[in-house]
Parts: sequence; structure tokens; C-alpha cells
Amino acid sequence: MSGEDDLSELERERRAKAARLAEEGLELFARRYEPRTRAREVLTRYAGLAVGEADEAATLRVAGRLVARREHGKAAFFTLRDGWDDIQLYANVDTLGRPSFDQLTSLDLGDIVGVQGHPFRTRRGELSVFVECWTLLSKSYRPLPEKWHGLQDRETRYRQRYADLISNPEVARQLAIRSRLISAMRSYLEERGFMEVETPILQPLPGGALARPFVTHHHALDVDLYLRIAPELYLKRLLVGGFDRIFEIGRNFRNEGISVVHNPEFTMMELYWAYVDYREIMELLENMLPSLARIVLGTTTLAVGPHQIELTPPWPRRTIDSLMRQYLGLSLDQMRADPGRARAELRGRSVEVEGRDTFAQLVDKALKHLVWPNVIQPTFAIDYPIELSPLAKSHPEDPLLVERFQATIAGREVANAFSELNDPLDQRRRFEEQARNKAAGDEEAMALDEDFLRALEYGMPPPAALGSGSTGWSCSSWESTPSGTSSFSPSCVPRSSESPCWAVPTEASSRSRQPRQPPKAARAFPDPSRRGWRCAHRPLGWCATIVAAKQGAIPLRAGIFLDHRARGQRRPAPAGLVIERR
RNA sequence: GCGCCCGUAGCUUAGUUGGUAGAGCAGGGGACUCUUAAUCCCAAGGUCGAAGGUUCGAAUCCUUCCGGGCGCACCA
Repeated sequence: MSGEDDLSELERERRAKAARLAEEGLELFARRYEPRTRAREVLTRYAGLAVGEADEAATLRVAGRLVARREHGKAAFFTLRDGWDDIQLYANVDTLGRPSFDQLTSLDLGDIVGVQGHPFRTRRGELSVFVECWTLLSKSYRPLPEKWHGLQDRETRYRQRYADLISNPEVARQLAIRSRLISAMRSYLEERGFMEVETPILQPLPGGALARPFVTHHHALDVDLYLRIAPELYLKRLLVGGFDRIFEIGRNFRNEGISVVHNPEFTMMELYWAYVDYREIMELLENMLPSLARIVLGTTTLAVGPHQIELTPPWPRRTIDSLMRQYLGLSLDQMRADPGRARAELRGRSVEVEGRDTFAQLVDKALKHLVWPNVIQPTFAIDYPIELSPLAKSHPEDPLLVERFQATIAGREVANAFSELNDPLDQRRRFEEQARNKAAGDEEAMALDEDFLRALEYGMPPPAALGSGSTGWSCSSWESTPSGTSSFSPSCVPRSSESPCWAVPTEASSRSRQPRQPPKAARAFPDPSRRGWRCAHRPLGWCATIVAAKQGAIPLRAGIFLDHRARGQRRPAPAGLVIERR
């Protein structure tokens, strides 16, 4: 809790008002409000009430946050927000009595209240709850963002997702859709004989995808572990063990750039199906998505931007070769044989390419810049060149192709699948290829996983697999409103004030007094020689930078943690050392 | 990493060729018993991200720093 000095005028005003209400005998933070009816249910149950009509026999109890107030002397209207549904309240002096009415109208926007009353429809036609009595459930000490424009600032919206959700209920609705989608997907797969499994997130070797991993450390074992970049290799081990239809929905972690569609931690569904190839996976997907859409949205037609997307199967299958011919004017063979010409054709279509781009990268860029933007309706792009897909099984008719598809909807890659390699010797060769790339400086190259190869050597039934990231099947492609991100809590660059902060008392402070507000968990002082730590160096405030050292290639700085009462003094008493994560 | 842009009251913002800030919402006081971005009246709220510099004078121009956003690249 900040000291009074740090509060804005508005916050002081709210605290004073809260104290006043408490004096009048109001409990500021109640325990429960039960039974209660959700706003959504009230709105549907009484949708049939005619204008001006009231159902005085009914008693409703609704609860939520006051987000707007319209006073009319001896009457008042409120907007109560319950989740992402708003319902109007009407109160007047005649029903509540003067003291209760005055208290109600003096509440702050943002306060959470419970209200008992009956439903009626106003003369202007809005279904409302006529307040007969009310209870304060939680006092809000912070003013809400602007009621009409909502919270706009992107940074604040991501960092303070709670404020965003209060202020922009559309975001809450999108997240609820996403949640229902995942739930429906689970049921759909289970009904078709797939078993949900959980595989390690902490892995001794990161594998199954080409990406930079996050590293962490197991202290008891004194070994580095990696947060998984994909569950793939562990799911395949389960296939070896005999499970023939499995899937996992969970987080993957990739140490890459952060953007609206790329969170370093993201949810992904991976599915493995033994004894089939990518054709069955295509059928599964083109049947599953419309089915989920019907459950979650009640329709198989989606509005995405200006486009109407129809999910009904079958979706067209287009080979990469035919897509290249159509959009680039070159076949795959031509591109492979003459990358220079492919580069020229791409440049001619104003796609930026670099001289060192390989055949695989050129195909990738052509897909991304020329093909996907033009493929609006659900489509399977199939039969990728082998250079793009080191883990896929080769095509029976063309050794330079693999059995792989990507499903795209409205130009977005929704899923990626292939018939999986199950020859351990072949797999070993491809790992070794990756090892050479690693040696050549490719940070994303896959590590050779001996245990995984051993599993394959026992024999894995031929499987096909599907991977689908949540950005593909969440709001942006399922709903027309772009809400920024599909994540409940988007990752942000940590702020110095939000970074994990540890402090240990120094001699000086243990002799004097502890700072009034030491950072929480001020217990351990992590070894500063470990990567990724740096000093907090806020210029004047809680700490001051005292040294800048260099440890290996990592610049390190440690700081003195000051008792904040000592601010402004010439020689403040150091209360501890502070370091902060980069 | 590279490029472009931004930072003004709790929120949403205006600010002209440089003359030390003007609104709306929210908050305070008052009026109003069916409003819905309610309305009307009154008053209050700002070291214009920070520090330097140029200038008689800086929110505005310059430099540095801090915080952030958006493209591109990598990728889901």
C-alpha cells in the first residue's frame, strides 16, 4: 500500500469516502452474495417483458461492478457490469428511503455491489432491475478508465489486463470464447478416441521444433533444464509405448520476440495418431473446426475482416508446387534448380529477399508474402519440399517432397501437420545434420536426443501428427474484432518495479531498522554470476547503483537498497543489495 | 537486431510560425423521479516522461537518458 503522499487526489477522495461509509456502518468488503442471478440470465429470462412492464412478483439478486451512474434527483440509473454483460439498475427514494438512496448514489464507479429487486422494462425499452435493497460487496479505491473511450493505452492494457477487462468487456468475451473453444476441442477429440496426456515441460534437451529455448536450473541436481519448445518428442515416446491416439494441450516456451501475436509462452495443441497419414489428419481437422465453431459461436460462417469464411468441409487441397506456379510463376523444381531466378521473381513482386536466402527460405517467403494473403477460405497447402520439414516422412511419389500440410484460414496458418518419420536411422541422420548446423552457429538447431532415438529403435507405429497454436484458433481468426491478443495475460517487458527483486539485509541495516517496505520474498540473494541479472538503477528512490562490474561477457551491476525514509539524505543507510532480472 | 513513431490531469485528448497549458469523462458542490456517452450550473485538479542546452522566453527547437508503441526479421 502506498503512503498517503503518493496518492492522487482522486484516490484520497475515495479513501475518505470509504472511511465515511464505514463510519455509517457499511461493511466495505463483504463476504458473499448468494444466491445471485447472473446478468446474462436476467437478460435472457426476461427478454419478453414489454416496454413499461414490470414483474413485481419476481425477486432477483444480481451482483457486479458499477460502471456508470445517471442521477435524476430522487431517482438514479446505474450500469452494473457482471463479467462482460451489462445490466441497468434503477433506484429511487420512494423505495429505498432517503439514507439508503443517498448512500447508493454516493458510491464510486468501480465499486462492487449486490442488488436485490425485480425486473422491469423502462419506458425507453431497457430491461432493468428495480432496486429494492442493495449491499456494498467491495470498495474500489482506484478510479476507472474513461467510460466511453475505455482504456486505450496498449501498454496499460497488456500490463494491467484486469483494468482492460473491466474497461473493455469485449476482451473478456473474446477470452471466454477462447476458453470454450479449448474445452470443446478436448471433448471433440475425446469422443473420437483420443486420450489427453501430459508430458514434461522441464526438459533436459529442448526438442521437437526449431527455436531458442528458455534455460532454467535445477538446484538439487545442479543441472540446467529447458522449458519445452514443443512436446513432440515426448508424445512420440508414448506412441512407442503403445498409445495410438493422444493429444496434449499446453504451454510451449520460445525465447523469441514479443508481439501482439507472439507471446514467449503460448498454448498449443499437438495430436498424434498412429497407423494413419496426413490425409486422415486433414479430414479430422476439416470436420473438427466447423463442429467447434457451431458449439462455440453457433455458426460455421465466420466474419474475418471484410471476408466471410465458410468452414464447412471439404476444404481444397493445394500442393505447394501448384501454389508456387500460380503465385510465383515457378515450379518447385525450377526454384530448387535456380534460386537466383526465384529470388528475382520474388523481388519482382516486392518481397524482400536476401542473397543468402536458401531454397527453403525462398519457398517460405513466397508462401508468407504471396500465397497466404490470397488464400482466404480454409485450404490445405500440402506436399512441402523436404528442405522445409526435417521431421516429416517423405512422399511416396517424390523423394524431394514430404507428406506435410498447413491449414490456412483467412491467410493465417491454423495448423501444421505431417506424416511422421519413424525410421530411427533416418532420424539419426537428420539429427546429425542439425548438429552440423549448430556447429555452424545456428542457435535454433535441434539437439541430438539419444533417448528419443532409443525409443524409435524399439519401433514406433507410423503416425501422423497435428500441431496448432492458439493464435491460429483463437479470437483473431474466429471473431472479427481484433482484440490485440488471445492471451489472458500477455507477456510484457518487465518493468523495474515489477521485476523479481530480492534483497538481503546488510550489516548496516540489521543494526538499524529494516526498511518499512522491503521487497517481498526478500530472502535469497541469487548468484550474480548467473546469466540474465542486472541491477535496478532507478536514479533516486529505493536504490542507487554503486558498482558496474563485468562478469564474463555479461555486464552486471549491483546496487544498494536504501531505506526509503533515507531518501534525500546525504548518506542514506544501505538496507540491502538489489539486483534485478534483465 | 534494423527502421519509424509516441510520452500533456486518474482516463481520453487539444495545443498554430517558440509567448510557462484548453477540453471531455471520472472526482467535489448544487438542480433534476424513466435516463442510458443523461442534462444544466459552480469550483477544483498539470514541475507537459527526466536532465541538460539554445533563447529575453520552451509542452513546442537541439542533445542525452528513461519508459513505451508499431513495422521488418525470427516464429505459432
